[in-house]
Amino acid sequence: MGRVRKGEREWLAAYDPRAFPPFAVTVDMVLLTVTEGRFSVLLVERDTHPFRGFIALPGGFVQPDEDLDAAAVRRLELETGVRRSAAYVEQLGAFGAPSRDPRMRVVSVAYLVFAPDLPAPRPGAGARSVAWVPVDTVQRDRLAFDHAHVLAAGVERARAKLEYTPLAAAFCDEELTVADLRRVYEAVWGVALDPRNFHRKVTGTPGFLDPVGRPAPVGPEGGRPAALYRRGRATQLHPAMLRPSR
Amino acid sequence: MGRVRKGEREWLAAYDPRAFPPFAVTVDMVLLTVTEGRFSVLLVERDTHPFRGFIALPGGFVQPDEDLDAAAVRRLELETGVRRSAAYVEQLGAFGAPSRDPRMRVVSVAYLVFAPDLPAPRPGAGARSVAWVPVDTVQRDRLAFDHAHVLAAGVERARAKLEYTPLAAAFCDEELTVADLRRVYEAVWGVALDPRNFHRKVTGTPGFLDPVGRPAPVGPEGGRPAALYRRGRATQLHPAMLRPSR
DNA sequence: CGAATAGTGTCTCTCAGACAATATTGC
DNA sequence: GCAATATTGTCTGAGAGACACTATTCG
Repeated sequence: MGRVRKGEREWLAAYDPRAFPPFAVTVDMVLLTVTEGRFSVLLVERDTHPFRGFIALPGGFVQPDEDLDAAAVRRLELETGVRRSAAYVEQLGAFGAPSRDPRMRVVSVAYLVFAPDLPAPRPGAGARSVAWVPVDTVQRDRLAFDHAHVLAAGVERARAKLEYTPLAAAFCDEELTVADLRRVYEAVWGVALDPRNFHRKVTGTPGFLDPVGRPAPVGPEGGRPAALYRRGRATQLHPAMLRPSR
Repeated sequence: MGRVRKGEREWLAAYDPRAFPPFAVTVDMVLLTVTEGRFSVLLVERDTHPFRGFIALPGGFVQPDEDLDAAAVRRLELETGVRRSAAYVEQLGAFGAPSRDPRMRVVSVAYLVFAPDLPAPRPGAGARSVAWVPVDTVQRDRLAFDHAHVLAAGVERARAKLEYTPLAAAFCDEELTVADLRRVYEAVWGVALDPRNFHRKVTGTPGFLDPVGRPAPVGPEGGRPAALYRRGRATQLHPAMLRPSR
């Protein structure tokens, strides 16, 4: 495990790890995207006990020498094929009520992931099926463990993050239009935004979007082609993007 | 541990918990206050291995049937005598690098606590001494484990929380003046704020402060007595309190 | 041309920051 | 009165929301 400092070797030799109460540690992923205009979460149907037949957030046990973040990224790539670089990943928090897993004492470290629109992934080990489910249609009483609670925390955190960070672009492809970005805000917040004020706001906030200098192909509805942008280098939005009705 | 649903009893009987990699789980507290005008954190000097003689955040192992939040509150009351109701407590996150503890694999769940100005607490078990240390004078290379990292995350979270929540009042006594609150912002953010604009802002934000209708005793410097307030019921600030120079 | 989408300009209102002026205390 | 702190008022500039208007595409 860790580095041992001078003078501690003898003491460590006499140390018994079993003196500490044993826990299992898992990572669970709140993996969010916007697909077909819906703010959606990746859910699996469990094929093994406990909670067999229930739906759940993808996740699994952390290995003995594996960093928590690394375990999350490994699961992400394993279950969805999403590479870390193509998504935004941050820790959501630890969930560790004593009764959350019937098997034994488990602490789950939840991760929040923003991914661009992807083809539906194929089921991995322990899962019967896997699908993107719009967050407002999730049947909370069919969720395994305390995943309804974890999901609610992730959704609320995501909504708040869009206010003061430029992370909405993490739901889009590398090259995006202002309308792409606006549709992310509208899906995540569940509101309609004025396209004109939105345009002025995001193009006027330094570091939010960098122009590519090339127009996007015209969409199925026709209309003037939109300019393409890439994510800027800002990490915070100043001033913040305000969520209506608060 | 958890509730067992119908049809899972037989399967559980055959289940072997040792199949999962064992972890220890601890809670560590980033316990913050404002004392003598300084934004300060509670640190202990360790009297036991590992990191004997180093300074550390107060914390300890989570018991087998103890909820994470309950473990944090227990430690809080044990080490400082602060009651949960007198302080604000929220989870900061999980820290679990494989090398963070030389004894074994440990995941620490860190908690952030805002406490009002208190008399210096007495040392508890495993600690040689305990003291409030101004956060800008902490010697980071003398901190045990990854506590420099945890502390930095807590301090940054605290600074951000003051922007969009009324939690600055959690650093004050139950009855406080506008100047008390301003001194909290000034200490935590390390800036000087205009007393006049600050007054207009906090008294004009609904739910931030409720007037008590009684003046505070006059301070040592004289001057007009300030009105007393209590914390309002708002949980978010709209519009936010803006940190200067961003 | 009309329909649809993209993007700009203008007006108003709110609010933050600067700072003058007034109010209330102790000495 | 004088010093110190509290509280109110006034001005200005930035920015959000409402919405008219112009630009560019397809059919």
